[in-house]
Amino acid sequence: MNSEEEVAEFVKNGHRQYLPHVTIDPVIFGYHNQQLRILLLKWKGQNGWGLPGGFIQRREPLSQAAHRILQERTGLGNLFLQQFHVFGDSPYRLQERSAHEFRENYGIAVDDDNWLFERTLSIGYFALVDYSKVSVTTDFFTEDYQWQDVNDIPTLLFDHNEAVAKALTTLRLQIYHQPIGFNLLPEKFTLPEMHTLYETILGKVLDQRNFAKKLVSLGLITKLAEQRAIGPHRSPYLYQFNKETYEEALKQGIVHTY
Amino acid sequence: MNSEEEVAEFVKNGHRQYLPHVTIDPVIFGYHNQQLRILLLKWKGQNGWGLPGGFIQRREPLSQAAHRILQERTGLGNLFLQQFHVFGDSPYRLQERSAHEFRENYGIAVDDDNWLFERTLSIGYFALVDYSKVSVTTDFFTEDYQWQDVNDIPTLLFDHNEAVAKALTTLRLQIYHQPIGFNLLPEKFTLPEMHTLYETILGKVLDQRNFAKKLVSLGLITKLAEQRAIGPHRSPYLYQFNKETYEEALKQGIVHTY
DNA sequence: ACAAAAGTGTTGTCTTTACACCCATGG
DNA sequence: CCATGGGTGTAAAGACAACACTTTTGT
Repeated sequence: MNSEEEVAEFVKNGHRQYLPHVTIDPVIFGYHNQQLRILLLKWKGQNGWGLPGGFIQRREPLSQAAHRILQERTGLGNLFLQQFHVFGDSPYRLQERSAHEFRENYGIAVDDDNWLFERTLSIGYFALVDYSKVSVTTDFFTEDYQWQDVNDIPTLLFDHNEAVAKALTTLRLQIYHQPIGFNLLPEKFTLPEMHTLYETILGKVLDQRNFAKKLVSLGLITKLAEQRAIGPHRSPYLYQFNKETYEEALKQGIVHTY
Repeated sequence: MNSEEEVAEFVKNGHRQYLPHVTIDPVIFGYHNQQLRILLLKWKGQNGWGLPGGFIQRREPLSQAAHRILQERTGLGNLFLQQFHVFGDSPYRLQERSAHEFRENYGIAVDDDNWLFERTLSIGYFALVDYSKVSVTTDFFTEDYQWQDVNDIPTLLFDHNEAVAKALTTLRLQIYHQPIGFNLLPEKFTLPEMHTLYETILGKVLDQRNFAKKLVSLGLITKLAEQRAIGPHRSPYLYQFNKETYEEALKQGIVHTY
């Protein structure tokens, strides 16, 4: 949705195509330079940053809508994507929004009772993506994007700080029970990369040897013959994660402490 | 909502009071006679059983709506209640509903484009209640209720079997990490009761001595001076659960295996 | 040769599991 | 006094935590 005509049509008739009162607002996690980051968009006119978001089409399955919204924004399909909470309690989620503000921000004519401004609940999804594969698309409503370290999130628009905080808590809890960290790395990775990733996510130091032992003993990773050159240092081996064991572990739940 | 006038008003103007497109459908777990049971309602006209449900008021916080719906149905406030999933994928959740059927079932005049029949997403909550304290209220749409063993759930209306299955999976997983079983028992309980409860929920045998040791070592229960008379057998001691430790454990997450 | 990062085993401690007999109660 | 269920401890096995030196690489 980029041209002003498309947007005007969306504003006027979007309620025929989309379900009002509900949005999907994904928290997209990526990992880069030893930082866990989330994708933020700069909303035009609002002069502030927030999460991506989108509506559900009238006849579209919910999870398909979530995937579509992520696909449109990151170019990626088939990624790790999971519902984590419905937000409908904060003051922002109780109000109608202001049509007046919208007119000012985007210069588009709109009635006060337009569907866009009714109260919406937000279905929070979080996604784990391979940072290096993402190419972000902006649209009419968003003029810029950035990947922001989760330890350094500014005040966001709407109730999005709450969503980010909850997504992060969920991720940290879940990573103790399911080996989902893999989704943040490329297909081939080194043990030290994985190790640092987990330390970054959990925000604490993990014993190098015990960490490796655990992953190997769980059968989650397979050592490859290849090594990676990393400058004037010993070359680490590359690993792949083991899809079958992973699927099993996802279902069963693991108890690990790393 | 009991009289036909109230219902007619709800059908006609409910969309002014309630958010369309979203319902809350709670799975209410109780424990009785060594069975884990859920509360099912018989929907009038539909000739089948389903979960309770309700709409969210336009300006009502989401979690408050969930509590209100449970309060209306069970008479209980302040119970353990937790979001677990939003359902919006199954064929039933993609369709509009049939106004024709509604007219036949309830004998109430309604237009085909009435708000009630648009596609709705269902926000699944599950509740853990003290069975002995519940008094169920039926209304115009529901003519009967029953507590049904979770191992013996019939085919339910709509997509409610899916919701029950997911609620049960969530409960079983969660009970490994948070000591939520307490919510299903009265304030004072015996160790054997707790033990059987956990065996029932998890569907497997748990070592009697190890189970007790674990609960005590976690500091979750406190032995009382009282005992309970249980017929021609040794009288078991009563226990209380320890609210502070419990709250802490809820937040932190526990790893226990029982 | 040096600096920087990777790789690799062992031991003590704690947690978990497996297991059986005596005790209390009411009829 | 008998039938039924409640209460209680110990030992072996397994999991976890703590810990440091050698190897590899590029410059």
